Order: sequence, then C-alpha cells, then structure tokens
Amino acid sequence: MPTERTSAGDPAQTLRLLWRAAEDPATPPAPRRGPRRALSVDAVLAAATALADAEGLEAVTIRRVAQELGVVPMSLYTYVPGKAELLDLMMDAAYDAMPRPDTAGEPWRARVKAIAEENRALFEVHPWAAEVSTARPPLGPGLMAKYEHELTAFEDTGLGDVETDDCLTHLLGFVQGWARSAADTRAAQAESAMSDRQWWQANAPLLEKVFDAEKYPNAVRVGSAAGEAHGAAYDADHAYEFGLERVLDSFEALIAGRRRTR
Amino acid sequence: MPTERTSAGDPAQTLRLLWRAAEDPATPPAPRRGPRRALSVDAVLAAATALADAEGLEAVTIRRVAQELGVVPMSLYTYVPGKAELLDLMMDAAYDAMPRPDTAGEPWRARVKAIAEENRALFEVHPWAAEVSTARPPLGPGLMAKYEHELTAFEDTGLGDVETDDCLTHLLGFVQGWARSAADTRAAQAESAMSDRQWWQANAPLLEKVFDAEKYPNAVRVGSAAGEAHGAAYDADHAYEFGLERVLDSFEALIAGRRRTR
DNA sequence: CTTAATACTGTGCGGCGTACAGTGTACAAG
DNA sequence: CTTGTACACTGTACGCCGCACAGTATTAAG
Repeated sequence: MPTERTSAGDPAQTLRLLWRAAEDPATPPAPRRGPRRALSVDAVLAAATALADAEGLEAVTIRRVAQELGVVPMSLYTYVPGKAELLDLMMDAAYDAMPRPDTAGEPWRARVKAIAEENRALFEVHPWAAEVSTARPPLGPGLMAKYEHELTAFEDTGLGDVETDDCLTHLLGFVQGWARSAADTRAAQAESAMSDRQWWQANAPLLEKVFDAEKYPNAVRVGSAAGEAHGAAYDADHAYEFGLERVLDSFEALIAGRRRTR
Repeated sequence: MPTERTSAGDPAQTLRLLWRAAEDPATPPAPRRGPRRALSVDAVLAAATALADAEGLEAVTIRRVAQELGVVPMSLYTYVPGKAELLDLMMDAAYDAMPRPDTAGEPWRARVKAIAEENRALFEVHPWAAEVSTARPPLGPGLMAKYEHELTAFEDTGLGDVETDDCLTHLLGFVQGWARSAADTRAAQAESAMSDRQWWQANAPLLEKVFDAEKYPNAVRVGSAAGEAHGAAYDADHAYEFGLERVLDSFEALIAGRRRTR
C-alpha cells in the first residue's frame, strides 16, 4: 500500500459501519447468541485513532491496536472487516469531530478562510489524516456534515454549484498538500534527529563544491535568499499563509469575473 | 514507511552518488581489486525506475530490483547503500530527464504555465514521483537544473527572490497535489476494478437512504450537480485546468500589487 | 439437553529491508 | 610466482505486516 486510501474496502460493509449510529431505533438489535462481546466498534476505533495520533499512521497495525486493547489480533476482525474499513471509520470520525463554528453574516472571504483554518486544525489534531487519500471519500455522517458546512461558506458569492465545488476542492487540496509537506518536514527532522537548519548546515561543506553560482546563478541566489528569510529551506507557517492568500485572491478574481458577467 | 521521502539516507553518501557523474576527471578512478563489477549504479537505477514506471513505487523492493537484474538481493548493496539512497537517485534522475524548453520572450503567464505543464508531464511519465515527498529534496544535478530553469519563468515579473520562491513552491505544490489525487483515483479504480461512475452507481442504493436532502440540502444539490457536470465525482483534467487558472490568477494579482507599490 | 450461532484464539503464509557472516576473485606487494 | 588483502557477491536470519483458516469456548433458542 503506497498511500493509504479511504473507501478501499467493501462498500456495503463500510457504509453499514459508517452509519451504524443512525440505525433505525425502532428495530433494536436482535439478541445475539454466543459469548458477550468484550469490546465495541467504537472502542476499536478510539484505540486506533489514539495510536495514530500518538505514533503516526504506520503504528496503526491490527496487531498493535489489538495489543492496546488487551486482545489477540484476530479478535478485531469480529468488530471491523479489515484494516481498510477501520481507516474509513477513523477518517469519518475525525471529520465528525471537527468544530463547525457559525460564520453567517461575515464576508465570504472570512468564511472561506475559516474553512481552511478548520481543516488546518484537523491536520494538527490528527496529523495522520493528511497522509490519507480521500479520492473516494468515506461516505459517512462526518463527511456529509463537513461538506454541508463547508459549502455554506460559498453562499452569496454568486458562484454556481459546480464552481463552488471546484473552489472547495481546490482549497481543501491546498490545505491537505500543505499539511503533508509540514508533516513530512517534521518527520524528516524527527527521523534524522536533525532540524532543517542543522541538516542544511551539515550538508553545507559538500554542497559548496556543487552549488556552482556560475552554473546555477538563479538557484543559488534565490535559494539562499529564501533560506535566510525563513531560517530554513521550508517554513511551513509561511507557506501556509502565503498559499492561503493566493487561493483566496484567486477566488476573489473568479467571483469578481462572475459578478461582472452576470 | 508511511510516505516515501527523499533525503532519508546518509547525506554524505547520497551526495557522492548524486554527483558521481560530475567527479573530477583529473582523478581517474583508482583500479579496484576483487572481481569485476557485474553491474553499475546506473544499471540499478534504470531497473528500479523501469519497475516503478511499470508497476508503481511499491513494486520497487530490493528483492524485486535484484531479480530484474538477475542478481541476488544483497548484491545491490555494493552499488547503493540502501533503498533510501536509491529513491533519491531515482528522483534526481527523473528531474534531470525533464525537457526544459526555452520560453524566453513569451509573457510570464505562458512561461509559468509551461513550468506547470512540464511538472504535470513528469508525473505522467513517472506516476510514482507524485507519491514521493521532497520536503528535503535530493540535492543532485537534476534538481539543481530543474530549479534553475523554473526560476527563470518568474524573471521580469517584478517579484523579489523570496516571493519568487514562494510562488514556485506554491505552484509545484499544486501540481504534485493534483498528481497525487489523479493517481489515487486511478489506483482506486484499478484496485476495485470499478470506475468512479460504477462505484457511485454501485453505492447509490445504499446512499439514497443516507443522503437526506433535508439534512444535507447543499451537499446533495452541489454534489449531484458536480457529479453530473463531470460524469464523475472527481474529474482530474478539469481539476487541473481549474486549479492552474486559479494559481495563475493569484500570481497575477500579486504581481499587479507589487508593480503598483514599486 | 441439544443445536446452532457467535466470539474469540493459534498457527501459518508470503512479503519487506538489511545485518551479519561467510566465499570466491583479482590485483599489489614481496 | 606466491601470498595478503580489498572487494564483489551470496545465504541465512530477524522481526515486522495483513489476514485466511481451522479450531474452541460461550451463549441463547428450540
């Protein structure tokens, strides 16, 4: 599995699990034979998420989650069909838990910016979520509530439904891409036990021989200027702020264009 | 290894390998004792890249590359210190092989758009490259040539060095993020043997119960509008064109602002 | 009490990167 | 021409992974 991906499991089972809390209360669960269940889907989900938060997504193995729950690995398969479905549950639960402050009345730019901030916060609380591809999203209550909420930020912009979806996709793509870069930078630092600054300094002697200012004049000039400006080759906070302003500016141009031709 | 990452190996060894072709010709390689080398770094690199192109990055294992070369796995370690260093070589070689057409004389927007297209082409030739995090880039001749080339697209925009680097980072982040989404969508289709359209249709009966237009009015309306417009929930080509125009528009606004305050 | 459904457990498969300890080869020194 | 040594190359082994499968224990239904 090169990249973790949602909706990689059996769709029917996944949907049943995702919407398990919304089951018809008129049909109480039939009494089951066999031993009492020692755990629950939510317990497995909580343990897996806690593990991912603390040690990253690669620590979330069936064996390890079972260990956290004091249970033998294969037991988990009575709660969850497999690892793919567990990941869907984790993502949808994370979406569901996101705060959705009401920004009605504020101008669209502030509302859209708030959406970006909420997603940034998601990736700060659950850094592992940034690594998960949601090309096919987990179609659970969390995603639906999130999508519904985020769309309202584009109300009264004059954009059509399709353009609104395009803009939201673009915005969320930016935030997730940024979160991945930021997480990768942190991970590289942790693994090499070297900060970005230290790493560049450690490599400096070797690089000097190779970063020929005659051969690469722009690269050497711009690279060192950027490095000095941020104190590192890549400053995540700066990249976020710069990128978000660019995204918002581009929406502004789009909205202005639509209003003009309306 | 959750995400593949460049520059995860020993920096000194990595740099020596990356710049191996640029070694001082005044010091010819000392004659070596022992058996003649059956392969070469470039042969290993070529085999690994061919494998990644054909079967994806997760097919690139030491065992498998060795098998392709008709050699036992451990032999590769005499050419390359480990898998991390091999990945750096692959990325830098891919950068090095990118065409760098001269767009001097064209307006900046066309030049910057060409940079995006070149990177899109990179990810089409080597889809695996999109999965690789370059938070710490492979500091080889390929990256240097690419960076130098890409910076020239921003000449005469009036942007400062730091802003130019910010813009380039933002642009490349967009293209790579898009390439990942596109690749993930393709991978999901291949793995489930279901197109996006088929997948949504297969899930439709279950989704109808759950996509409550009263509870999620905007989501249901916008989601179905977007789905109908593109014939799928996610249309990669459309997302690329829409996103690229947004990125270029935002650069236009930034450049106009800088010119005004200059 | 018997039957059957369910929960849980133990073992095993084929894969991964690579540490480590060999073995065989070819050049340099004597 | 012999010997020492640097080097290329090989085989084995370790601890991980998801999970298929077969078996056992527990409970409720008939």
